[in-house]
Amino acid sequence: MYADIIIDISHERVDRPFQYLIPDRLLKQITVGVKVQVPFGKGNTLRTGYVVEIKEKPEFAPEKLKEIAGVREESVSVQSQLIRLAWWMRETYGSTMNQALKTVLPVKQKIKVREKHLYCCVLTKERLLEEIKQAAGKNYRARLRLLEAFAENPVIPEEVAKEQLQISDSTLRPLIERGIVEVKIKKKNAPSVSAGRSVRLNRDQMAAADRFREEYGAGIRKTYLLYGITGSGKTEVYMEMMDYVLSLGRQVILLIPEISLTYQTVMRFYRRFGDRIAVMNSRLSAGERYREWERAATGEVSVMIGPRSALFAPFSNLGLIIIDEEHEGAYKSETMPRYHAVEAARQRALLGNASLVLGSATPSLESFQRAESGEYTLLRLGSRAAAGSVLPAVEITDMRAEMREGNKSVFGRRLEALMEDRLARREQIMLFINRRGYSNFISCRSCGEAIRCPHCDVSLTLHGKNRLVCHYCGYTVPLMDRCPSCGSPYIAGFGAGTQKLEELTKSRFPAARILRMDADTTARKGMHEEILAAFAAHEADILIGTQMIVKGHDFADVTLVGIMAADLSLNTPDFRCAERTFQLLTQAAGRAGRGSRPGNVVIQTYQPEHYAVTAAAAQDYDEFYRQEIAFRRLMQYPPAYALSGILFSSPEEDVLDLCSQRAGRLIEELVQSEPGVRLIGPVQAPVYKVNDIYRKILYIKSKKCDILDKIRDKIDSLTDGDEKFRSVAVQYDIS
DNA sequence: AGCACGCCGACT
DNA sequence: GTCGGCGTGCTC
Repeated sequence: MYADIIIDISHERVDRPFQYLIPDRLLKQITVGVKVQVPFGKGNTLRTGYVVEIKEKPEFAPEKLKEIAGVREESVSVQSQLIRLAWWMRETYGSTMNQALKTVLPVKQKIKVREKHLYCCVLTKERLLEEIKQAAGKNYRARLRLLEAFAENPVIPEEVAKEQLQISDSTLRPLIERGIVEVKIKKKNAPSVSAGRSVRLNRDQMAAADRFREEYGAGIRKTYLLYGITGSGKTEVYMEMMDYVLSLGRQVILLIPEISLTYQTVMRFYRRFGDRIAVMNSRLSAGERYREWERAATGEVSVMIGPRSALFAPFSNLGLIIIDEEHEGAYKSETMPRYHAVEAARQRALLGNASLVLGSATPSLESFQRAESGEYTLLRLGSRAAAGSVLPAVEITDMRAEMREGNKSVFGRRLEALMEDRLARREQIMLFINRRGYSNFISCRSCGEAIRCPHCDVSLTLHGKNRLVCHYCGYTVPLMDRCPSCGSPYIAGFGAGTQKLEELTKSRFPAARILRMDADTTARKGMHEEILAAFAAHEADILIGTQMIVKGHDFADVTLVGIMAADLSLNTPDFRCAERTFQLLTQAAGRAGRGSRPGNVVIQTYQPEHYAVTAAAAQDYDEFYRQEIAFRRLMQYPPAYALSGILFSSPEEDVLDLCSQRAGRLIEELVQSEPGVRLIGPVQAPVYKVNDIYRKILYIKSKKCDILDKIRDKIDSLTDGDEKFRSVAVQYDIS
């Protein structure tokens, strides 16, 4: 037997597996993740390494192989745990061990040792604002952030300032020179930002936190589903749980969807836990990422906050993993291994004897079903946390009726009336539309053809007045004046996107100040925060945006939310579209009435009777769940059934056809004896062609998911065994 | 990262 | 003639 081993040397040049012979006497002890001693290099010096894979056949000249010298069986190290997690990912998601290892262990990086600084404010809030106004001039983004930062916390660690606030030295320098802001060099172990006290909890929050503490204290480790309606204060409950686990000397990982990893969120945790926390985000460079990773490994911090990759923080005594907004699609990785953070977190919690808490106002069907079956423990928060804040009144407008009665505007009469009212009262409005761009696609009225991207099998989207853009590959062409397939001059756009809505709103409410937020207006770094800060500062009356405006931001003065076309996401060819629509509508509706004034929500739709719409309007998750789970069972979709997709892709269409057909037949043979397994396809992928590569999918529905292993072996031997299929790439996707 | 091999200057 | 400078290059 042979073992692939990675050597524990801090350098990227040797950050790859080396193969060794396993001597008979060690056969029993050697498994994936075990720490071993191996002779390495010219001098055969003994070095520590980790077994990452075990093989029956050597993959290197056998005469050059050395033997493993011995096993170092100390306490199970984090490294071992993470390597075992990588192994589990390989098994579950069908990636290579290399891909799995790369996601779990960061590439070792040379790190420049940098002195840590703290920014220190020495003036009052009012005085500081005045000074910053002069120093920052018209740069209101920096102004606002600095003010908020110092007002809330007179001492900020440099990494927070740089990464979350994006304060540049040039803004800060004039303030430093005049003695308004001090920069201190942080000494090792100096307690600089101290932890704050806890806030008062309401009854539901207390009950949830108590239950967790009680069970955790009794040594019970399990998965909890913290289900709390929008605004019910899940974050405070997380903090109580974190506090408790930290007090036992164990560490905590908090996963947050990238989009809600804002300065405000981070600052809340800083205020409570001081500088015991490290923050990961996608803006960090490889080196900075590695530095955060090291801070976790050395015990400098005990809380890691970040998007799904933060799950792999190397805490040696991990006690708790929390996943906020557990239903978010962002927790599913789009690159190999295509792991789901919730599943991977369960595995990591299992390996490290930690508990897992999943939080959401709109739990995924998977999680809620597990809570119902008793696999997870359900913790409910039933009322809004802020004093005096109540759920908004939600109304549904049937846009078909509006049309019949002669209203051709995008605004239903009810929404229009409410908007006028709010503008008159100087209260704020959010308009939510689930589509970006000026209009969604351009088609020919003569031949009916939509104008498509020549590289990807999707229609192009009109941006601005005369630019067509492909949302998959970025291909851009000017808008033509004749249909490319039949030459007719009658081509036109359908539907309304954010840009179009902005125009219509401007012409209907000319006096209103409008901000638009979507993927286009936030392309530049930091724009996201800038727009939100401007809206929070009442620099606009109406905020128009896509789903990014509904994620977790509290605007106390927003008393009206309009959802322009609730059913746009209801008709996508995907079995989860009702779930996504319900989540989006519920979250959007939850934006209204966060402060003391009651809010209104108007949902405009062409399908007013659909249960995703009615249940969201009633803020009734249980009713939605009841209907949706029945649909999933009937149609044999997850979570009732396991669904696996095998995606074949190749630039050669005929090779792809042959390969996917043959794979289909192989699987058919394999599953004939298995009851309750159904094979669908191969069919063209929803987007058949991307970047000139064709894609076909085979779907397998089954009661259990363990047949996937056998299938994977068969497919691997098919694609590896035949020279013809060289160009075919295979990806597995389980849902 | 470590350690060897390797081809040029001042020393027992 | 040899000891040693650290410049490439490999490590199962």
